[in-house]
Amino acid sequence: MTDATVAQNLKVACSNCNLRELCLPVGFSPDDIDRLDEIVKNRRRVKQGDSLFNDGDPFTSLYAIRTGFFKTSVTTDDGREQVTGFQMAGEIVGLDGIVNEQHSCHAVALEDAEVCVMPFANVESLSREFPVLQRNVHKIMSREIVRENEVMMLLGNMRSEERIAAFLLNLVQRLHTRGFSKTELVLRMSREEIGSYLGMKIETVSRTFSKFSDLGIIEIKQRFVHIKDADALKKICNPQVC
Amino acid sequence: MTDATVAQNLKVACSNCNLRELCLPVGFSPDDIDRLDEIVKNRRRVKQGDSLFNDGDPFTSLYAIRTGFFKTSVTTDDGREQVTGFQMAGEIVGLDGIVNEQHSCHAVALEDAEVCVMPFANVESLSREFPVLQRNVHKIMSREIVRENEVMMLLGNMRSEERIAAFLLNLVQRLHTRGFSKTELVLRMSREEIGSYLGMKIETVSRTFSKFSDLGIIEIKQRFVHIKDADALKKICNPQVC
DNA sequence: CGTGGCCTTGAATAACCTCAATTAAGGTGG
DNA sequence: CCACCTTAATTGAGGTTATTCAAGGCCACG
Repeated sequence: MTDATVAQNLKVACSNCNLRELCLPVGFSPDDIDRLDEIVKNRRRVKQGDSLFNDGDPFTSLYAIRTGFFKTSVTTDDGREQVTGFQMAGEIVGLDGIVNEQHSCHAVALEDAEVCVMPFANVESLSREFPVLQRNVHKIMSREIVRENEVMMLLGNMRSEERIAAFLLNLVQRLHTRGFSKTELVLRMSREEIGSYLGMKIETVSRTFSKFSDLGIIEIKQRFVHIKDADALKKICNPQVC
Repeated sequence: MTDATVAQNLKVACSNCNLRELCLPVGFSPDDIDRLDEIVKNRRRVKQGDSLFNDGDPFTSLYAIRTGFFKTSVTTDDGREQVTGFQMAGEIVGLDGIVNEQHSCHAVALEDAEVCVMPFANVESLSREFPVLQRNVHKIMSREIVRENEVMMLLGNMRSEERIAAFLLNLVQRLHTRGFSKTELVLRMSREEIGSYLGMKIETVSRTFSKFSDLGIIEIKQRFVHIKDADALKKICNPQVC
């Protein structure tokens, strides 16, 4: 269950990156694939708890996560934090910075992480050259918009049990795509961060986990979760099926 | 307060569109500006209550709103609707469709509307040719991501009075950008749609409006709103100032 | 072995929702 | 033009959900 399987020794090159199919387009011609390596300037390590970027930082680059786990969040003037997402290997952060040429959210590593730094100027110039890359960039941004639409549904329409169920299913599904278990996961974030993301207080998060545990739907011990009855979780998300 | 001032007789051409500075990049060279007109294939009228596109429709185009007012929404399997945004002249809808080549939300006209149909293939090919247009497309998508981050803050962290206050300020600010009043507006959406967007029930929306009215912050008669004390609304959004 | 951070649990409270009744507005047909 | 009908919005009373406040437990770490 560690990410050690993903973290391997690789030079800074997309062409032989094991995450390429997650963060870059498929169908690149063999002749052009070397050009793709220009997109990444360098790698950057971020220690657990450190920021990749902060609200207000000038925007220069997008970041592709190689290893580790991030949260992004926005903050109000009066200090309230809203976690806007959790990102794992193969996902892209930093898109918020494009519009005003400065970031409007924070990105913090929830475990030691490594990212590929992609200067946005490189992304744009290569995109003009390679339509398949251009399309990929557009898809990544569109995917983020669609994801946020789903979160709005979660926050606006669902009750706390539905939110937690949807959250767990989403996490485990994404981990499964990356070769991890379909039924077991380790939460990289605190209850507080889960609550912030899902619009609930830490106590409500805890109570909901306990309830699912009592019902035999999950086993939970600290940050380790075993999903014993995924169908039950799905039913909680889609109550009309009952 | 009608949109008649905005709706004028114009041929299908961005180069002389009075909304150009809202939806297209500035700084286009005079030589190239005619090429820009290629981006719009045609115009399309959408009657009040009709869909511009539906969840599941194949994605072909982005739409720039010329006149009228739209809502976008997503729906769960069990029929719950979450309004994800309200869009007015100069704003772009359809970005959700890029990632899966089909739309994942509905766009419905809340009043008779006209949109410029921009086939996405045109957008992409012209973007490769004109970096300033490419940058503009990226900014539009990034802006939408940032906007949704703000909505997540609204839904996840704010109480109902704050949501309504933020909603009114946001609407009137956008209308003001378009030459309308800073203090008066007509709500194009029902209480139900406001509630769906803000994650509250219709009764709570209504009560909150009534409360603001009783406090002398706004005057409200059906869908007409007069903001009498914008500072009070701002204070409600940012309680730390008190 | 003690300390601090994170998590859990309980009881009381507040916010919002549900249900129900009433009022207001807009549209239709006589 | 008015009466009627339908839909939208408001208001009240009571219930539910989630929050707040408070106490205690569990680990990890020095």
